[in-house]
Order: sequence, then C-alpha cells, then structure tokens
Amino acid sequence: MESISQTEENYLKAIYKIAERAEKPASTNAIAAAMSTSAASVTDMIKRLSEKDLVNYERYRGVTMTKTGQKIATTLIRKHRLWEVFLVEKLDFSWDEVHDIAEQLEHIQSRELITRLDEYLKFPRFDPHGDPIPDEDGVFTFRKQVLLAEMEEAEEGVIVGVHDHTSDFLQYLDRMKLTLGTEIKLVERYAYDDSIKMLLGDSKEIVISKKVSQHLFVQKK
Amino acid sequence: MESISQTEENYLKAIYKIAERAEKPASTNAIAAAMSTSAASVTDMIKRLSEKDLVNYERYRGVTMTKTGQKIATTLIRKHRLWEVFLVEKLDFSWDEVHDIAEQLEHIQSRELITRLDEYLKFPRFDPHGDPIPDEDGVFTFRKQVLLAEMEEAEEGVIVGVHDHTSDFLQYLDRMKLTLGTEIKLVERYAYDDSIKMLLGDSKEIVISKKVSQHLFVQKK
DNA sequence: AAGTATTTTTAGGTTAATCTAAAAATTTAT
DNA sequence: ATAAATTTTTAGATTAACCTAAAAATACTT
Repeated sequence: MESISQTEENYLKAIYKIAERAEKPASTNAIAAAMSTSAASVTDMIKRLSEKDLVNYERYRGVTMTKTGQKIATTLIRKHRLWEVFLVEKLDFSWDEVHDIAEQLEHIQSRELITRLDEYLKFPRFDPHGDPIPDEDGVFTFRKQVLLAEMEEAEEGVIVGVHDHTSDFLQYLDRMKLTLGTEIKLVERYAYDDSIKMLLGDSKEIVISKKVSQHLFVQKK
Repeated sequence: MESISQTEENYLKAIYKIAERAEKPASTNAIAAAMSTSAASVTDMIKRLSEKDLVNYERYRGVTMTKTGQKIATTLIRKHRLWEVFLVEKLDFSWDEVHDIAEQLEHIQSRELITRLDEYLKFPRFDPHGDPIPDEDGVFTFRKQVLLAEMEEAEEGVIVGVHDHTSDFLQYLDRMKLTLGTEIKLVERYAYDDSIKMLLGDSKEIVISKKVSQHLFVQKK
C-alpha cells in the first residue's frame, strides 16, 4: 500500500473539486489558484501523483482523476463533512467556525474511526452547510434544489444549503434567521436590482439582495 | 508566533517524557531510541529546537526543556489523553485500540477545540488507562498509588492504572476482568516466583504473575 | 593514567515539497 | 497565418527531515 502525504491528499481534493465541477480536465493554473501555490509546484506534484496512478496527466493537457484518486478525494470530503457535523452537533461550534478544524481532522487515518463517528452521529446525509456527505463508496445523496435567485414570485420552499461558505455570509444568515430548515415564500422581486422580499416562517417579512439570493439553495415545496 | 512541525512536536513530547521521568537531561541516544531514529538525526533536530528556544542544549551534555517547550509537551499530552477518553467513552473503542488514533489527533491545532472537548467529556482527570490529564497550565493531578507488586498480604485497594500500555497486556486484563475500578484484596504471595493470589470484588479469586503485578497501579484502601 | 568502549557530533548525501526565472507550447487576436 | 498573450513546463535552488560513515568527545576499566 503506497503511502500518501497530507499535501498529496490536499492536491487530490482540489483537483477533484475542479475537475468534477467542470467535467473536464483541471488546468495547472486552476489547481495552483486553489492551492495558493505556483504553477511550477503544481506541475511537479502532478507528475508525482501521476506516477502513483492517482491522476491521469498529459502535459499541457491538464489532469483528470483515476478511480483510485477519486476514492481518496471522496473519502476526504466524507471525513471533512462528518467532522463538521460532530463539531456543530456535539461540541456546539457554529457553522462559520468549523471549516479550518475539519480541514485538519479530515487527514486522520483510521477507517474504524470514521465508521464509528458516522454511527455516533446517526449517519447524517448532509453537513451543517447543507452539503451532501458521500457514503463509503463515494456516492453523494442527490437533492433537487434551486438557487433562491431562480425562484418565481409566490413559490415556497425550505432553505437547505449555501453556495458561499465564508464566515461573513454565514454570520449574516444567522443574524437574519436564514438558517437551514427555514421555510420561506417569495413575495416579490424588485426588477430594479433583483432584490427579493420574502416571508420567513409565516410571519416575518424580510428583503434580501440579489447577491444573497444567489448564494442560498432552496428545496421547492 | 513561530510555527512548529508535527515532527518537532513529537520530539518535544519524547524529550519531555525522558527528561521529566529521569529528572536530568535527556541523552541523544535515549531520544533516538524513543523516536526510532538515528542519533545523528536527533542531533540535527535538537539544534533546531534549541534555535527556537524550546530546549536547552549543550553539546555532549544532553537536553532539558525550556518553559515554552514544556508547555507544548504537556499540551500535547493533554490533547492525547482527552482524545483517548473521547474515543473510549463516546465512540466505544476499547482501551487497547485508541493509542495510534490519539497520536494523530493530538496534533490538531485549535485551542477552542480542546476547551470544548474537555467540557463535552465533563472535564475528565484521567484517561482510559488511568493516566492523569494535565490541566491547561500543564499541571497533573497527583494520586497516591503503588504497584500491586509492592503490596503486602491482606491489603486492599482499587486498580487505578497500568504501567504497560501494550495491547497484549490490556487485552489480557480485559479477559481477567482486571479493569480500572476493580476492587481487590491481596490474599497470598508465593515466594517461589512472586506470583500473587488475590480477591476480585468479593467473590472471585485469581492468581497473577509477578510481571502482571508490576504493571498494575493500585490505590490502597 | 592510559587504553578501550561508548556516545555524540560532524560531514556529506537523499528526498519531498517548495520557490523564481526562463524556455517552450498552446491559445487568442489581428 | 503570423504575432502577441497566456499557460505550462523545465531548470536550478532552497529547506526540513532524514540517512550512513567517520571523527571527536566522554565514560568506563584495569
């Protein structure tokens, strides 16, 4: 069994997120940006990962992931999100504080640990930000969701996720009581700036900006 | 704030354990043995730690710890032992399975995490092996305890700790029902091989070898 | 106190992961 | 389609953490 460093793991996760999202090879520059490093370092690392058959690499052509690489990446995402649930549910952290700690915890090596943690948390399917937690085989639960910005007037739904994980945004949502699980109804959209007036629960009315509406996922009723 | 690597942390912990136990400088060879590495590598590392004022070093004289180094070492021990409690109490691991995982978890960097974990676990003072958990200032709870081997016939006490952390020993104790908290009474010591007959609780009688008796800590009644 | 054994350090080298600067390949624009 | 701009790779260095082998210092023995 080949050993794999924490740095290599982080590259794999970054490549997975880029390549999977775009459904095409991840470019050297995109990886460099994601890892806050130089393109030269990325080329170096890609060669090493390719040696180990964790990615497919053709020079100047970008990188895709092998089955093995994908497995490692989804396991990392699984571990990260399970730990986030633990931190929020058990240790009472708020959703804007857990990312950096989970970023470290995801590298702890122990199959058994994750199995037991999952069980202890009662097999959660989504993390505190509403992102799906892949199962042991790397399969994500799919949920039919839209951006609040894409909804029509009078439509109703439940807030189920965020598309911006910065603490600024998350803290804003807390202050506005726009937490996950909140039922909403779109009252009116103002064409001038695409801001939206909506009903929270069945009493409170608030207005949010276009930007906010583009960062909230809603499951329609 | 100087950054400190995981490797450096492990050296500090090893040096702390050696120097503290012996109450004199840790020798290069002793550190090399503890870290399963060469004496040359230890000399290298010691110089680096000394540069950062984490240890006091005089060549050919061995190493002692500075206040800063001690703080780091006791914090590591605190984190290790708190995580062990978590693994056993919450995730239902047995006491012989937790060491390697805690060895990784102790390097997670977050003050807040440890504060909250401690609270979540209800501020335990001892880990699953009976070892004391230092407080935030690095102070260990002291407990008056003796080795079972040092007890006299007819004396009574409670098993409170182990002096051998190998899984072989811990599993043996499980099988013999010699777990922490068990009340015992020394019935007879056989001079021939220093094996001991003792009473477990108030019904079961068992005989243990000298070796076992030298690895069990007892708090006398 | 001299000689032997042990411990510790130095010297010199390796590997992973990084960097900057320059060269090469590819893409975009005229 | 050629030039200009961009992206990617190579070249060459650096640093942390390790190694082996040889030299130096200290400790043990008689």
